[in-house]
Amino acid sequence: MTTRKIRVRFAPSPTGPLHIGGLRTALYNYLFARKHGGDFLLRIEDTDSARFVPGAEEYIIEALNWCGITPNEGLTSDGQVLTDPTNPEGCYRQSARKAIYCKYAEQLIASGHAYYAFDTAEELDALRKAAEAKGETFIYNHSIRENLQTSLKMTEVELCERLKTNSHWVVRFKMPANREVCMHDLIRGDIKVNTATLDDKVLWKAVDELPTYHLANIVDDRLMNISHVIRGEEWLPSLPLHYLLYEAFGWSDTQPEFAHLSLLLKPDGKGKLSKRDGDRLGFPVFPLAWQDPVTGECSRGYREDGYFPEAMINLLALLGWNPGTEQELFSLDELVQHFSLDRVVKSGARFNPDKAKWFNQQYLREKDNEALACLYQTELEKRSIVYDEKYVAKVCGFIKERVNFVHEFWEQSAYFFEAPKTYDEKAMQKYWKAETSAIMQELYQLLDKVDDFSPEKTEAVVHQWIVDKAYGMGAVMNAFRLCVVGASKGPGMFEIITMLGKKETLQRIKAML
RNA sequence: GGUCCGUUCAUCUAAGGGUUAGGAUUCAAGAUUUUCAUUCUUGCCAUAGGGGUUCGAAUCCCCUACGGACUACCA
Repeated sequence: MTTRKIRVRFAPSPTGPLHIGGLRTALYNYLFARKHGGDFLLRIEDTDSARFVPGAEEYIIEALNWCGITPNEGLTSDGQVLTDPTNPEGCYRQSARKAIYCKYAEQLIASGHAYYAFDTAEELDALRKAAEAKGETFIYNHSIRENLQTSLKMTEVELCERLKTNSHWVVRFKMPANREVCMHDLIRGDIKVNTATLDDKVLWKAVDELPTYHLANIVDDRLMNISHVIRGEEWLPSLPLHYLLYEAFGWSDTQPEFAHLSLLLKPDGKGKLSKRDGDRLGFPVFPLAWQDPVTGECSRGYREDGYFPEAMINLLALLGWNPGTEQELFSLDELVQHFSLDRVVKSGARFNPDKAKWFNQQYLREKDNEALACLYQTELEKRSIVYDEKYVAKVCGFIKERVNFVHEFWEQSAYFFEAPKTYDEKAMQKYWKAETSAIMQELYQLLDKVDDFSPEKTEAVVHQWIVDKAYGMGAVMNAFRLCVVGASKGPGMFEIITMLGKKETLQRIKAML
C-alpha cells in the first residue's frame, strides 16, 4: 500500500432526484474519506445532454446538505465551487470540461487505442436486427469493425476529408480481440474477464459532441487524483473497459482502487428499488420531495415525511454495511469512526420501510423535549393553537414514546390543547357503565374541593376516595380518562389534569354528565 | 441469449473450518401500567439443492437452481 492521499468522489448525473441508493453511495464515500482524513468531492456528470433535468443538480446538493454529508471539494451547498489548489482545472461540472476530454480523446486516437467511426445509429440498428434475426448477438468489436466505416482503414488524407464533409462521427475504443483482463475489487475480490465478450465502446458521442461516461470518468478521476472509486454495482461490467483505458493512457500506476456496492432491492418481489415501489408500498424512495419539471408529477421525500436526517443516515449506513458489533444506533461521527470497506456486504439488500420507521422512533426519543416542542409548535400554529414553549415541551415529554414522527404528535396529544370532540366508541362500551355517571358526578364534587392540583395531591385525594367507596381503580380511572382524553390512551391521569388545570378538568367531566 | 456479480430466519445482518448458527426489525404470547405507548420476558422463524475436500463445512472447491446488474452515440 502506498501512502497516497485518500480522495474519493460522488459523481451523480443530474437526470432527476437523487435516489436513496445513490445517497447511500454518497454516504459510503463520505465515511471512507473522513475515516482516512481524505477528501470527498462532488462532481456533476452531466455529459448526457438529452437526459439533463433542470433542478436536479440543486436537488442533489440540497439532499447531501440535509444529511450532513457535504463535500469538501467540488460543488457545495450554495452552488459554490471549492477548488483544490493543486487542481488547476478547478471545475467539477463535466459539461464545462469538454476541451479537456477532447484532448485526451485525440491522444487515444493518436496512440492507436481508439478510432473514428462513421456509421449512423440507423445503420447499427439494422445490423443489430439482422444479427438478432439470425439468432446471434451483435457485438461492435474486432470481428465487425473492419467491415464498417472507420478511420482504421482510411489514410490520413481520406480521414481529414471525411471529417470535413461528415460531422457525424463517434470515437470508439479499440477493444483487444482476446485478452484476459484481471481486476480487483475491494469488496468482491479478483475478477477476470476476457475482452472477446466486450465491445468497442463509444468514447465520444456525435449527438451532443460530448464524451461518454467512460472517457470523462477516467480522465477526471486521474486529473482529480482520485484514490478510490466507490460506486454502484451497475458499473461492474464496465470495469474492464476502465482498466483498459487507464492502461491505454499509461496511467495504470495511479489507477484508483475500486469498490462496487450492491444495489438496493425492492421490499417485496423482484428487482431493484424503484420510484414505483415507493408509490405502491407507501414510503419515499427519495431523500427530499421532488416535483418533475416536465410532467409536474410529485414524489414524496423522507424529509417531508418527517424523518430526521440522522435516522436516514443511520438506516442507510446499516443497509449493506455492519460494524461487526451489535450496536445499531450511530451518529455520523460514530459511523466515520467505525466505517470500513471490508465490512461492506456483497449481496443486494432489500429495503425495509418498517426498520426505517424504527430508526426514526429511536432518534425522536433521544431528542430533548424543548427541541421537539420547537418542531411541534409549527404543527400547532397550523391549527391556530398558541401555547407557551414550556407547556408544549412538557406535552412532548409525555408523548414522545408513543409516536414515530412529529406529525403523529397531534393525534396523541390534542386533548392537552382542546376538549375532546368525540369519544372512542369501543372504550365507551368497555368502561362507561350504567353507574358511571353517578361516580363521575361524585368525582366532580371531590375535585371541586381540591385547590392544590398537583399530581401528588389529586392522586392522594382520588385514591383515598376510591378506597373508601370500594369503587375499584379501573372502573373509575378509565371513565375519568374518557371524560378528559376522549379515548383510552395517554400518560397518567393525574399528570394530565395537572397540565389542564382544575377548571378545564371539571368542565370536561361535566360535559359527560 | 451472452458476460459478470450474488445466495444464512419474512426483512437487515453476525459467525473470516470446531457455537445449542447470535443480534435487530416485523409478527405472536405474557409481565408491568388506571388506559395507550414504553419497558421487560418468552416464542415463531434461516445456512437454496446436490456433490466433493476434511476428523470436522454456513465457511474451501465443483455443478445445478434462483436472484441481480450490464449487454445505448444513458449514466
